[in-house]
Amino acid sequence: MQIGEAARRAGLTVKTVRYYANIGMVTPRQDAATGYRDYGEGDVAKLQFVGKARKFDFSVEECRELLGLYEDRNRPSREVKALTLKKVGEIDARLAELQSLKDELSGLASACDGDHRPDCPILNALSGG
Amino acid sequence: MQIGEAARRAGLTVKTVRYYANIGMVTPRQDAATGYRDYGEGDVAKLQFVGKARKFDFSVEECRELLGLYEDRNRPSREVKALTLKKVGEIDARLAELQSLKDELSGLASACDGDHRPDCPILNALSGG
DNA sequence: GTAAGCCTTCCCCCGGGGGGAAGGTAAAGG
DNA sequence: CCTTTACCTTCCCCCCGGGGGAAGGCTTAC
Repeated sequence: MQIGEAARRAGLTVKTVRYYANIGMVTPRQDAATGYRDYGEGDVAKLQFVGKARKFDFSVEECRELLGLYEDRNRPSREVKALTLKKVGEIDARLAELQSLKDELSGLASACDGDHRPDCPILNALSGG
Repeated sequence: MQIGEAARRAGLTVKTVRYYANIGMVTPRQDAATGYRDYGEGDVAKLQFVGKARKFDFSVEECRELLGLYEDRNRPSREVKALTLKKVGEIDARLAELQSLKDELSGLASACDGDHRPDCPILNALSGG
């Protein structure tokens, strides 16, 4: 099938699918007559797989790695689990960072009157030592 | 003072400080003789202010806005508070998103044996409908 | 004289594509 | 048969927030 239908079936944009072909992530056959990319069912499955992994916050490089494991029917599940746990750890770190950021900011916001007067603890905090 | 010392005192890199000058965020005077950027105390204060606001996850554009409020000695604190609360809301949304991502991923990871066998619920989830 | 340490502008790089131009192709409608 | 529409292709520039480094100019110190 052509790239448009493959993209629709994978829930991705044509641009994205073409990008994945360019970086060698999901490489379809090429129609000799038209020069168009020619996607098969397996390609669509891979595109869907990558689309979901991206939603799970895996980077394109990590998707490439997961895709390699996905295609290797004999890979040990250990490797997939390790990659997943690493990602969970990263998400945890980012969660902690965002949480402390939020705490500081909401502390400042609640200390600020938020009226017409110019005095503002938020700006004082940003400008002070 | 020259850009190097201004950067050191603000805790930023020279590249970053030059970038802020280029985008019109913190614009120093220019030494007529050498053509070098010439930073004053006020400029350093602004650079420090921006540096802290960036750490609080404000975008460069938001920093520009905050800086405008910071320089306006008569601004109402209301505006600063509104910007801060908007940012807190964005952080909240991102926190929820990351949390649900983490839940899904750790659920998958705990369902995966993680041994030498190829069966893996994680990959199944990524490839399945 | 020359080496070190400043400074300047200039251009390419990252991720992950989006937007759109210019040009080829195929099918359907009038 | 001609035109419109809907595909497809490659190509290049754009976003953010700078980082890396080249090429070149200026002092200052040894």
